[in-house]
Amino acid sequence: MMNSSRLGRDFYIRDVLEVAPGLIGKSLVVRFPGGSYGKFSIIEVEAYRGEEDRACHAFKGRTKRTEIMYAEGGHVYVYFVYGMYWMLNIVTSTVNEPQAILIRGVDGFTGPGRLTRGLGIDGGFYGEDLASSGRIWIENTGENPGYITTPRIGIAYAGAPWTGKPWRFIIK
DNA sequence: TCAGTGATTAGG
DNA sequence: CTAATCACTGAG
Repeated sequence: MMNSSRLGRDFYIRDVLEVAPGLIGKSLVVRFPGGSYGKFSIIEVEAYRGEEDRACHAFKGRTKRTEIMYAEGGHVYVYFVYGMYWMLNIVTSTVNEPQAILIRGVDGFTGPGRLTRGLGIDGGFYGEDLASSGRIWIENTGENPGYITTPRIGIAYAGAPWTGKPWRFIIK
């Protein structure tokens, strides 16, 4: 069976607008400090697409923080915001194509800040490779739930047309 | 509706 | 060095 198999590099090196909806219903697996593992179904994500996307952190080019977005798809981009929240993102596409997917919700934890707090994800996960890491990866579930789209949250500053792009994907 | 809280970034 | 900004949350 293909159930419970880790997603490999090929899944992540596609365009972010293909990968993001594909993550809905997949399982995020993380290793807790005690050594046990948790598995959480992904229910909400948002796509951030390249330097032209005014809402994407890479829109100004490379910085120390966004460097990982220029790496090969499958790497983890984690950043700290509002003085108290870690945001978990998955890098997609090929080298030098800065795209990422914000994981906004998993089963049991709604909201990007609450899920990282609940799963114990912080800056130490920056740069982890989902294709080979021993403490975080994503598994195929064999299920393919439907999804709906809406504009992205918290990016009003980006302006048109970016604010209105339907790049938020939520499980139906 | 709005304050909290601190890393990141551009600019002097 | 300064100061603005910020892919959020919880209280009221």
